[in-house]
Amino acid sequence: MKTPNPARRSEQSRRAILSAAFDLVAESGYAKLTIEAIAARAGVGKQTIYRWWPSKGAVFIDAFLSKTSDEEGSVALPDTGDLGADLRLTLRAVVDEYNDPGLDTMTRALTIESLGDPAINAEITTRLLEPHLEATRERLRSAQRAGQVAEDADLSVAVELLYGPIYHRWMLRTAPLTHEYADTVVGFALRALKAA
Amino acid sequence: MKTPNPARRSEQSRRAILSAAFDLVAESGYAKLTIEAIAARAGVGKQTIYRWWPSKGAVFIDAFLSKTSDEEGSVALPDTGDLGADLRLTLRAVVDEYNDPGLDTMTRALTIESLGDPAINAEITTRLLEPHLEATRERLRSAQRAGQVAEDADLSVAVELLYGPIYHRWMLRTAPLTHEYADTVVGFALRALKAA
Amino acid sequence: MKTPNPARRSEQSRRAILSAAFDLVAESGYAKLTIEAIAARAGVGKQTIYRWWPSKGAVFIDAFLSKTSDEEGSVALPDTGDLGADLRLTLRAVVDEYNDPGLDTMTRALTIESLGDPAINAEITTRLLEPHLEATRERLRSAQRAGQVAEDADLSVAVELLYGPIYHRWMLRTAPLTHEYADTVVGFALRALKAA
Amino acid sequence: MKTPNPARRSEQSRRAILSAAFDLVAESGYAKLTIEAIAARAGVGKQTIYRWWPSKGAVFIDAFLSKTSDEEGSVALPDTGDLGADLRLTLRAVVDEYNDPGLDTMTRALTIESLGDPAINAEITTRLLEPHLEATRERLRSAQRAGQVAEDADLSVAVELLYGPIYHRWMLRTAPLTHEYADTVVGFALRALKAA
DNA sequence: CTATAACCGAGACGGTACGTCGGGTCTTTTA
DNA sequence: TAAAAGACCCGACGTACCGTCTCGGTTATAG
Repeated sequence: MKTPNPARRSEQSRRAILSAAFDLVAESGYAKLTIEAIAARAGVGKQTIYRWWPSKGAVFIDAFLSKTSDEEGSVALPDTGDLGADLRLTLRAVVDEYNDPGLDTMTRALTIESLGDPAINAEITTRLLEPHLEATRERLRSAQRAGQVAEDADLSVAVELLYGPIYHRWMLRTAPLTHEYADTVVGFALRALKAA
Repeated sequence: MKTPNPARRSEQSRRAILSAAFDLVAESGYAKLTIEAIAARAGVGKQTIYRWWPSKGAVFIDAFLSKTSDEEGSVALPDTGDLGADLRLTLRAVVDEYNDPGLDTMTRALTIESLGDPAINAEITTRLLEPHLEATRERLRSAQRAGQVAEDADLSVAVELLYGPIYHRWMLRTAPLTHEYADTVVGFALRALKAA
Repeated sequence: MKTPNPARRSEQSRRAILSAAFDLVAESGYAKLTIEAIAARAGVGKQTIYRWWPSKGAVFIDAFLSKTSDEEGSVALPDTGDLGADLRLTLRAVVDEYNDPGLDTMTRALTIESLGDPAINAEITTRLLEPHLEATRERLRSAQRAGQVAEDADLSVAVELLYGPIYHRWMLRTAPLTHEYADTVVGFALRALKAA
Repeated sequence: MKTPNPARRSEQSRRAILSAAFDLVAESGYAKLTIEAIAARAGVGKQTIYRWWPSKGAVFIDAFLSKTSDEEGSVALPDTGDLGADLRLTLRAVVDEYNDPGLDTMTRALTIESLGDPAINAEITTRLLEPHLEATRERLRSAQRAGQVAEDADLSVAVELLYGPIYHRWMLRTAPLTHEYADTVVGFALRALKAA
């Protein structure tokens, strides 16, 4: 087993590969993504891909993450003091993201990869999902301090009360995801969480 | 376009194909499932598969459904009058199913197929998911009549309040699925839904 | 190891493959011959080649043999009674063949294959070379009966006395192959073989 | 086009490369020889090989020649006055060389290279073959002076009368190469060449 | 009670993509 | 500034499956 020397890695090729992978998925969907197509589009030898990534899934995840890492960091929820308003704003934004055809394609591709490999799942969860959940938890903690949320409420479950229904509806396509739906979910959650 | 005559279809081959598909997924995972392997294992010509199914995903779904169709029908929730107890019982059972390694593998395979093709998604949703959701809705309706649930509560959202968090946690593997978790979810849901 | 069923073999593909292989060698030389190019030129899947031949060398030999098998059979030497004249005619013809650029390319390609694999060497020797040697031996036997060749002469060596020098000069390119050269070789051979 | 400065060439690397090339052919045959393997075995960068040799064939030829150049020079045939005895001795030695498995492998490898490239062929012929032919011609010239060989005999052809049959039999593997065979060839040649 | 059409097992076919090997070039670091 | 190291682009390798297409052979209605 040869372990290549990262110091000699071509930054230009790396970028071209990630770009190509991302664009190809956007154009034709993840199911039709092939290593050969990535290499061809990137103007790169296949070996250069195999040298640095174990699978096309890994390439795509890197591609996705490097596209989104720019906006990372600013995941804090608004905190106006009005918990309901803040959550409605947040969940409406989430709904909008799920409804964006481009993001929808990408997220479903990511999900397929996650399903097949727990390691990839952990990677994605840690880097993409967890920050958002933590930000939401933080907002709820703030509300807890303000006495708007029961002191003994399990906030890890609370965030799932908010995102779970939306995720369920998006994944299983049981019904359209609308702003009204987001509002309804927030309404239920507030009643479930509010101090007695 | 040839439309084969279902009357002449070999029941023996059909069964062998579904059996082979199911077993192969159980043994090596859905990602490694191939039409050729199914045909070989079933002692069947490839054409016989292509004649009756449009894709390997369709074969697998049929295989899965025919395995589970035996227990179908009895999807009604218990109705003891104690809504909380009935829901806890139900959600604990759901959690147990998700924790079963065999079912976990199969359900994730099914999910991969759903993600790639909305038609398959619809099929699965209609045949597997919807009956359970409807049964749950029916139990909530009964509770509504008994005044335990607010009259104006949207029951379609209500069921997602119950199943969404569990689904979210199972899919994204953010934390273990336990009976306590099921109980907590039910607790939140009851508070959210109860009549004012 | 799967042994394919020759009864189902596509005669059309077989011919297209042999034709393509032959033409490609004629155009670009044996060193540049690839299985992929043969498949592409023949309009055939690579697997169809790998199914029926173990290597590109084997394909090429088949191609060469099928091109030349038409004229096979008529390998008898002339027998006018004048041994010298008959041999001169024959060796001049051999020299002409070696001097033909197309045949030269093909024969050198064949030789490269022979050198690498004794099995291929045996195949080529038996099917192409041996008939000519035998025909020559037969002519010498006739001359022996006519008292023009020593009774105790070893005819197997005698034919090598005729073809060996020409082959040596062709292979090693030490000097041009001419009709005069052929005549000189025949002259020496006649003196070596003639009855005492 | 870079022309490297031979003065700065590393003699140690040169020797390691030739040694590696020679040994690799001895171990696995010429067909499996690769530049990468030579470089790895020699502990040398690939570029060092490409800098000084145009192809793997050139490397191998150099390797072969440097192995055999030690014994070069002493290519004169014995001249005891008995032409037959001297030639028999010489051709028996040639036969022994051809029968040596190590030399056989090397010589066939050399021949493959020669076939593909006339320039290499010329190089090999000039450096390895021609000296032997000339030595043999010289011995025949001596015999000519002694009246044992016809004055008008073409000695260039005469040597091919000796080596041609042996080369033919070795290359085409039509029959085993033995001392008796060498003697028979010499016998025929003497009759062909002797003064009238 | 055939005969004739369909499904069936088998598997060859033209293809696409795989993951690997090696070719020859180029760049970085060391001596 | 040659050499070692090795990443790079590229082309071909031989394999796995794809989905289509014949092949007999074996039912199972329809004349």
